[in-house]
Amino acid sequence: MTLKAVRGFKDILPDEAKKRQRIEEGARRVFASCGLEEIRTPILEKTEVFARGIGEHTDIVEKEMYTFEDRNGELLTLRPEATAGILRAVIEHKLYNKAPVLKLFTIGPMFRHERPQKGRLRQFHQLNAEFIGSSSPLADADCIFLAYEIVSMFADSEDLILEVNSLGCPECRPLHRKDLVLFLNNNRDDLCKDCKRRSKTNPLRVFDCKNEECQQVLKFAPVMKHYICPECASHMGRVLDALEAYGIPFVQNPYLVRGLDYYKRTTFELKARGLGAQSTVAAGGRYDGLSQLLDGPELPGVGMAVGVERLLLLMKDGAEPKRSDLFIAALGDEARTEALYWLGYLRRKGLKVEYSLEDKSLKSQMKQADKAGARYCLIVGEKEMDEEEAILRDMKTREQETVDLDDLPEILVEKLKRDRKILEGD
RNA sequence: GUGGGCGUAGCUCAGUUGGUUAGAGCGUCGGGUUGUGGCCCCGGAGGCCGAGGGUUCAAGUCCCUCCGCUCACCCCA
Repeated sequence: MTLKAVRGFKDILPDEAKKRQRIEEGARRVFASCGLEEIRTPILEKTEVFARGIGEHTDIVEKEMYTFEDRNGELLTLRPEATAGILRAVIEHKLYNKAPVLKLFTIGPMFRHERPQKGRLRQFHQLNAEFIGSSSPLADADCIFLAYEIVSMFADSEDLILEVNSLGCPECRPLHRKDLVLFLNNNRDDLCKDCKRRSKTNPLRVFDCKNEECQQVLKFAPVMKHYICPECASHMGRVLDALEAYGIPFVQNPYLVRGLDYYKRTTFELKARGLGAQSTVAAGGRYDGLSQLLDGPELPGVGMAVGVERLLLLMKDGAEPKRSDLFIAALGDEARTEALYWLGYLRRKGLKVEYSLEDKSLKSQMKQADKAGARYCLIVGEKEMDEEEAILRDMKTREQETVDLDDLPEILVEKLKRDRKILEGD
């Protein structure tokens, strides 16, 4: 077989690239409207950044990272998520001294060695936002606002469900965890194999179990709600109030858990119908304390990520038709040379002008003009060259007129201006 | 890592109980006015039928192995 792209890595072909551009442009508008600035960090980081940031015992770090030694024997990793790298950059450049609160976004590829399936690739792309330096619940709400706004630009809001939860803090979370582990151990015999394993590795995950019997048992399990400290409770309350004020519908899900160790307090997932098993299109949460894990100062933070591929899955397809202002059909070498002059001239004026790279018959050039979605077609042959004129054809009305070559720019600009208001600066 | 489904032109797919030169639609290119697009008509190019092995006089069709894609578990955006 011929060479193929690596498993889980996909080529983004022109039609899809167009959709992604729309997503990115939309996201940038929303980010800007909330006052975020762009940051771009390297795709490659020292493995340590993720091992310490995300947590040694998470699935991501234990078995999903693209990690390798470079030629100097240094352990490097293709970023599996954005937050750890951004925080590393913030700490390294002491950005936190520039402003009390940093509002940053980034857009780019992430890498995780998982088994590909619907909505899950090994190279995937995220729209990422981070509020660093604020412990205000309003920052949490703004993050959720961003996720919700961006996703609902492209997806039917009927299909969206926002789930919110608080994981508590280092004060109250351990109490719940301890009791939960105790409970799970006492009911060990009634749990499925996976839950037995989970109760050791990541006890909160048992709540995700789809097994009926496990769910029966879990009905009586200790719930975080009863352990949450007053500070965390009030924080959560203020986040929810802010969401109400923003007019964003949500449900509370006390069992919502995150896969990364660094999350504290607020956590959320925006789920969508129609995505299959990977139903989360955006997610995020608060990560106070992550900075210290990376040797930084105490810096509270909250962030979110939108999965671009999953958003793509939610978008109605329907490629927009091609459009261009003019197609120049030239016949003969002399006419071609003349065409190049006009091509350069009109393109520099900002018009979209196309022509045939190959020496083709007029008929086939006309077909090409049609496919290019040309509004007008300029026909220049030997006859026209001799008279220093050309035929300008309106592709919509099929009307043609003979124009003097020197008048061509004015005539075209006039016509196109009338058509649409494309050419302000002219 | 584990399981299910599927691999036939660029794309979507037909291919009868194994039987001779493997088909269609769309797309692509050309022709129907030796200088005029869309619709229509005609024609061309394009397939080691995922790869390797086996059964058979005969394999796209049956069997085995591998590879790939896909969905799900797991996990997550």
